[in-house]
Amino acid sequence: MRAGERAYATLLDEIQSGTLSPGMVLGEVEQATRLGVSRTPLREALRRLASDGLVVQTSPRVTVVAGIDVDDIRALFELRRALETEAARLAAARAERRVFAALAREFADVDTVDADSYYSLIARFDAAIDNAVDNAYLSGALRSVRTHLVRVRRMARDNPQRLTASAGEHELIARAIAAGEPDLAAHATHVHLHNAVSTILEALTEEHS
Amino acid sequence: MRAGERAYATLLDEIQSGTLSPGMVLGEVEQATRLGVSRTPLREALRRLASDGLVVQTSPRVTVVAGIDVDDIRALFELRRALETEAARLAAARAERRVFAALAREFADVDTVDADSYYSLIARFDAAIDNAVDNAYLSGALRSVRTHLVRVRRMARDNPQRLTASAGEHELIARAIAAGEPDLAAHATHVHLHNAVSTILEALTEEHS
DNA sequence: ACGGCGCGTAATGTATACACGACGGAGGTC
DNA sequence: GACCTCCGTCGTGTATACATTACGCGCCGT
Repeated sequence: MRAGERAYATLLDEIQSGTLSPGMVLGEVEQATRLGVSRTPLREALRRLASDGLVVQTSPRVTVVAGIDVDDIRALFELRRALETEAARLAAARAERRVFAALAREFADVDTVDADSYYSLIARFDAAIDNAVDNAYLSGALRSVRTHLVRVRRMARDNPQRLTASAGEHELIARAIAAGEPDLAAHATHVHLHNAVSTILEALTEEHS
Repeated sequence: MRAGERAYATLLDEIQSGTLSPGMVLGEVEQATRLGVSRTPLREALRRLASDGLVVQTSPRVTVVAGIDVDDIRALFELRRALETEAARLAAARAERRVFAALAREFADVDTVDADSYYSLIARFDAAIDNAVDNAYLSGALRSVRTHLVRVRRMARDNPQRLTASAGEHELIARAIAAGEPDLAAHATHVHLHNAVSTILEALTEEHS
């Protein structure tokens, strides 16, 4: 793998996992040394992260890890709602029904509260949507949203009962897509995202108090 | 201005204007020499263009200007519809009414068929939407769509009567936002985009025959 | 004659050297 | 004593030199 790719992947993971916290300064020389690459590929990694919106240049000389506040989360979910409701609508019109029928069954069978395996199921669901929608522009926009979403999920660790509810909501969405009902798929997605962001914002305001 | 920025801006303009046509190979050394910068900033420019989707790496060694076909246009407009209907909806809830009332009047007053000045009005309308929506994530996604849209507009030069119709559609959208009617703004945007993409696709299929 | 392997070349990936600009500290002056 | 200015230093922007890798061509073997 190329050095620039490695540096990007490493920094991305560290930012998403919180190892590098918001506000932390990322100097070229410092990070290049730490990651064992030279400044050229590291610069490439930093620029990619900046265009992703995960780091920001606060001054012409200093790049810091971007923070996420409540307003960012609201804004992110506005975009996510626009993209995912449309994606669900298109998927309902185009998807192979069996794929989503199978996914609906998997969501119905979720009983463990293991967040990691649940998120991995979500990832497969997202991939199935991307595949069904078959739209590179839309998938690209969704990829960007999901990149940020990882950090949001980390900030507000979902509670087990929210995960259970989420599984039920996803089951409905998957069933709607499998049944070829665009409106239902879109509206179920809207509802799901409303519930998700409400839970997250509640968890955060609690935490602050 | 930084060399990498200049190189990016120049290449972006040349790709959007068609000076660099789809399929054209962009070698690092060749382009660096032509643009009078060294390979390092040029590589940065190429990577940004690649992440924008304006160039693609066909093999590990050759970067070419991306093409746009009819399916791409359909896909682009699906994303555009998702983003702009939501943006119009949010703008209707948030915008300063006077701004959009003034824009509605400008659209009503359009009578010249000068495409350049019309597109400049569109650009101000887009900026007003971005400003009203106040959502960096959504604006970022829209910026990407608009980048590609420039090329699509060039491919299918709008005819004067379509521009007149477009002005009317925009007037309605602006009035809906000024009136604070989210549903009307969203649906009028949906209609506008439907008409826009239909015209473009018709123009292209004619051209091919 | 066709296919595979190996070498040469060319282009990209990476490292480093150089240059410019900005920030901070210290010294001088008012 | 405080403020302004100048110089030093650090960090990034760019260029270039070096390493690496992939592709093509030719040769050899089958």
